[in-house]
Amino acid sequence: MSELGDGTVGKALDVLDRVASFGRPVRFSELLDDAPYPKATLYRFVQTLTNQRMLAYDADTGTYSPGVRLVRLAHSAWSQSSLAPIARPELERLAADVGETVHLAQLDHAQVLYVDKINPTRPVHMFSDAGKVGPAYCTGIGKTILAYEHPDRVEELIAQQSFHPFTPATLADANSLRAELVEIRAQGHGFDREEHEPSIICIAAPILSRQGRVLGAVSITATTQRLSLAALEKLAPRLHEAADKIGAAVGSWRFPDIDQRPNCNREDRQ
Amino acid sequence: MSELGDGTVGKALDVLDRVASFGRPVRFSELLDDAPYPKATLYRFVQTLTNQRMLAYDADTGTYSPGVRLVRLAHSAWSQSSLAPIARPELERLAADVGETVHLAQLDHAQVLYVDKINPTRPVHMFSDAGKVGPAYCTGIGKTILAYEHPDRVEELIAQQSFHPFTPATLADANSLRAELVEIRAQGHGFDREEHEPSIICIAAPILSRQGRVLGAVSITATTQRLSLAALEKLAPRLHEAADKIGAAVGSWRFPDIDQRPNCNREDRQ
DNA sequence: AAACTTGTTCCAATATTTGAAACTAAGTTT
DNA sequence: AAACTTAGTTTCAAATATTGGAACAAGTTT
Repeated sequence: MSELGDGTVGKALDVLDRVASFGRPVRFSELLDDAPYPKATLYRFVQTLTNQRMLAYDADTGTYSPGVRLVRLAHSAWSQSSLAPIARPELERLAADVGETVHLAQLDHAQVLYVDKINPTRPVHMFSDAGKVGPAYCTGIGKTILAYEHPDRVEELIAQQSFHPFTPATLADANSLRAELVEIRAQGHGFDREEHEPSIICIAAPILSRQGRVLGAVSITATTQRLSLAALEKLAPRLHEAADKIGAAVGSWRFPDIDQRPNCNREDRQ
Repeated sequence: MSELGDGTVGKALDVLDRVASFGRPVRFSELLDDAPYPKATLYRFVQTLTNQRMLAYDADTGTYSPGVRLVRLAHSAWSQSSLAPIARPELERLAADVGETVHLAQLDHAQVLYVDKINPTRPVHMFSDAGKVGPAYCTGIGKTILAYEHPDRVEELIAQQSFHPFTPATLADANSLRAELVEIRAQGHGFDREEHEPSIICIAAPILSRQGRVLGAVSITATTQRLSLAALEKLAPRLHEAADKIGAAVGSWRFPDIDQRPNCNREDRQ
């Protein structure tokens, strides 16, 4: 799950990942079954993480869940390291123009990490949408980012894909994926042809930095009931416009200045 | 900043907190000035954290920011450990009924951590709203949670408040705060009387578990231009109704069942 | 009441962390 | 251009924390 070999810290974070990936409060013994650590060792990790509020312990049920300290840290991560704050205005315009759901995602650990989403009809559900992860090899965003990654990196990333066949259309192996990546580079954007979920299709365009590094991707998602792939393709110019503007905004934004020093308390209303 | 004394892991997380609290990309040397670790030690921590994607390193500027792995972990934390997913429907009804901004927050490390927010007029900005922290001693939510905390805990928490005078109305010391907490318990809800920001007022009610433990608080926020404290007080019954319903929902929700095992990949659309 | 299951504590062997100091690589000043 | 900063990286023996087998509770089931 997590890159090991970073000593105690790496192992502790691995334990944290394991708890998070359960998706529900988990007992010590369940964790012990999965994790490659001796009982006493795992016990100490869980204690330390709980003490650090990276895990929350529910005494009533004897279960652990990811702790709220993570929410607070993620706020910083989202606003500083993700494309989301910069991309927001452009995403809103795009969503309004095309009238379909728009996603913004980056790559994290060979998976697609959604950092923002705008649905022109339904209200957005904060963390329940951002922070989600999905497979890279069978989503429009994932494949598009892969297509523009540095060649050295791509093979590494491909090796980490599971190629689980979610639908009949899911790409089955590394070679089909490689072929698709060539095609995506040729046309400048990628599609999801119901490869991850039946009836869900999308078109995605890469967000490139000034130096040409791929930072993430934007996508327009629709259902087959509402739109065809051909109809999505017609939105490509508008999608590219948005992606390019976001790329440009990132470039010109870095860096506002040697702004104020870290002050005692953040300005927050309530 | 962070509870130390958890060995290497605790120190590494402390470094992570320090980076996050800068609120902007930070250089190694800036970190070194602030942090109580020798250069080599801090260097290794930063390397490890970057390697673990808990920090992101920007080679162009030589700066570190909180990493996107946190966003992913926070998604789990938010959906499992926070009140937000359970409280959402009730918050939406409350916001619609009163037509003012509604906040949901919990206590984290003696500070108020906002986990959800609903603004009936403007769209909500995902992580930019959730994950924010604020002082406990001068916000309606903060004081209300303190008022219902276990007496043993309260003194600890009070000792951790900074009593920075944000406005003329900010409570100045522990004693004024203690007096206020008594009053809040007596009337069942707390107010923010422009104590944190001029012209921002609010009323907050505690969310109590079945066992009577305080889990968090809900608040209705307004500006003095739009509403008076007296007007806010008139909303108290509706606010309490919402808070009580959330408390009840938490109690009856735990726990759905011994649901399915952790599966290979989360279901996610794109 | 014996046999499990689950969680917690002990402690000596072991591996990791520690941090002063040395070093490299740029950038500045004299 | 030599001397002097400043920022970041590496080294290594000493100090320290981690490790994990095993023993110990405490509660459940047979």
